[in-house]
Amino acid sequence: MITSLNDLFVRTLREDPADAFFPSHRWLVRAGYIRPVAPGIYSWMPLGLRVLRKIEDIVREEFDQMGAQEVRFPGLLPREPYQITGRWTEYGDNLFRLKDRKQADMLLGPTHEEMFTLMAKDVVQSYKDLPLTLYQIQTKYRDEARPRAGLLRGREFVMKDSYSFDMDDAGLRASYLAHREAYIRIFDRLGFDYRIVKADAGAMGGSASEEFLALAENGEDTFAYSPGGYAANVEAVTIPAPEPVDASDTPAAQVADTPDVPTIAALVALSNERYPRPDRPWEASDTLKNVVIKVRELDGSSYPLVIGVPGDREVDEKRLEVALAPAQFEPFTEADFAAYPELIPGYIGPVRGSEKVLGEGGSAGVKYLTDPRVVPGTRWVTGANEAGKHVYNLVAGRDFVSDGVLDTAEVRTGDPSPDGSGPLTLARGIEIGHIFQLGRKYAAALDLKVLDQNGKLVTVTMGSYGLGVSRAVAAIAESTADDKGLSWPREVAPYDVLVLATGKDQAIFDAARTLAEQLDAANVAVLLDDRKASPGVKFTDSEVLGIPTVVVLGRAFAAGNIEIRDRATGNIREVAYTAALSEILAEIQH
RNA sequence: CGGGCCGUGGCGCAGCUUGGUAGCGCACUUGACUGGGGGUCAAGGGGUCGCAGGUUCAAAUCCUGUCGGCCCGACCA
Repeated sequence: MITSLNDLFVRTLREDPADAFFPSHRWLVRAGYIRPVAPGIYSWMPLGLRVLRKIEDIVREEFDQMGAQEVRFPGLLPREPYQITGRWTEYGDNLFRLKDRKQADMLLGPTHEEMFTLMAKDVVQSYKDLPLTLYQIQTKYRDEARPRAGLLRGREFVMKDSYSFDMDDAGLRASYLAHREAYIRIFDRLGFDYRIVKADAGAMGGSASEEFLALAENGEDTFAYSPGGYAANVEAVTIPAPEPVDASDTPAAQVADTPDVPTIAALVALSNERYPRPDRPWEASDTLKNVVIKVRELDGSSYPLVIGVPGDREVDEKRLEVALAPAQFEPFTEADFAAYPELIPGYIGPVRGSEKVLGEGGSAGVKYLTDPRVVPGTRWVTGANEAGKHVYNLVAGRDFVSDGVLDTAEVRTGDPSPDGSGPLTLARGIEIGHIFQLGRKYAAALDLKVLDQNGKLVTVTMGSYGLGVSRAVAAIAESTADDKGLSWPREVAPYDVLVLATGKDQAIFDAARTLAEQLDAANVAVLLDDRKASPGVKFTDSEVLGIPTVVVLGRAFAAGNIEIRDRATGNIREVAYTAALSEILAEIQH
């Protein structure tokens, strides 16, 4: 049966929803594809659901093709498996927790490594059962601190998650590569402009991992790439440490008065005024900025940490989060400063005169980690741990030693790349896929072992692979929507063709319906707009809805012609009604 | 966790300062006109003003509490 816009359960909105800032969010709501239910939680309406399903089907096709088998787990899960792997605790506030009537702890699954591992354990007995890849397309729950941007970061979302099980590392690599290829095919079919970047494994654990980022100016993830092909999420960028510097000529460290310099800029200005360098002016990068934070361990305990970074750089919170994981960090409050009188805001440094303050054995008893750029021999201007005083010519290795390296300073365009091929460039993207070589973390924790050819028990090695299906809907919308509305690529469009009748001539409406029926018979997903509405409303709606091909029967019909419009390009061509069917079929072939 | 802003028909908003019959635009219904870019006119339907308590003859409006939403921040030494 032909679906008419008269009957379709949809209502386009004339105005933007007040809380939507991202194009994908705005248009998906305005075009009646989704509706907000609660922050980060959306309902799917018929058009949206059709797009979601099409993406699911593409994922299924490619996964079935690669030999993966589809299963389905519940979203509602018991605590125990997650307790065993530690993630009941590690996931923290991001985990939706609830109790059943017997007061047993339950959770809504954020991802299913544990459950897949346990299912494999029930079935897999020996090497003959491996390799094995299982997948599901299912709703996930994560209680995000700040859901936003509609479907791009929700608290409930649809994800394809899959898991590979192998006997050894070589097998894992093969499974990982097979997934990588499948992802490439899927994202190519979905029409994404994307990059594969090195990623941090985060709370998932394991070693190698890569992210698939759809290029998007307002994407949440920033990645860096080099001319030589290196590409990594900024969270995973490792800064190459410079060579140590010969400091034998550097004068002795000297404490100097620097009153009222709450910022690095003020410190640099004052230094150039009062203590000019003979060779060149002082710059922010000559200073060593010491940032205090409070590290919160999983067990709830906390300790202060000072991070020394070049003064022209900020500590990147995301990089810090990743570097400290699974521990978290909090700002150092006034009360915290009160508990550590050695730490004077604005004047913190590793030493006071010749006396060690930070680091192991320091008088403040505070752990001190420094940026990789703080190599032996580098000289710095930094706080002297005394109000109104900084110390000059403080040389790393000679005058102070930190407790270790912490690479958390912001990454910038122009920074040297780890592969040595030239400067890094930064760009942004939306994470649409993430693949991990997990290794044996979950198999070991949950005791997934199989017999090898020699009859010996071997712990299985696993990979875990996520693909955001509902996020992909938004990410596609994000990159294809224009100022008129959505504009779907054919592969995912809810309908292939919208047949639109204008005017009041019943013959036109009859012809439109006939054409729609012919298209339907030719297996084309067709939507008919035969509403008794003004043409402006219909044209506008056709653009808001984003159906790739719009066929208009109206003015030109008197001469026996129809229009075929391409939503994406705006191209319009007129063809004879008698040739309409074949012309449209030809149009939607490519 | 802190700060700011906001909760009024399905959507977007005004009204609150100065308490007195709850409004506007869109959407929706009916009719007429119109019929290639959200058209015009007329008549309609639809709201416990987030929730609870208080002040008052009277509360969307003032007070207290509470719940929820949006944005920003969290160190920059």
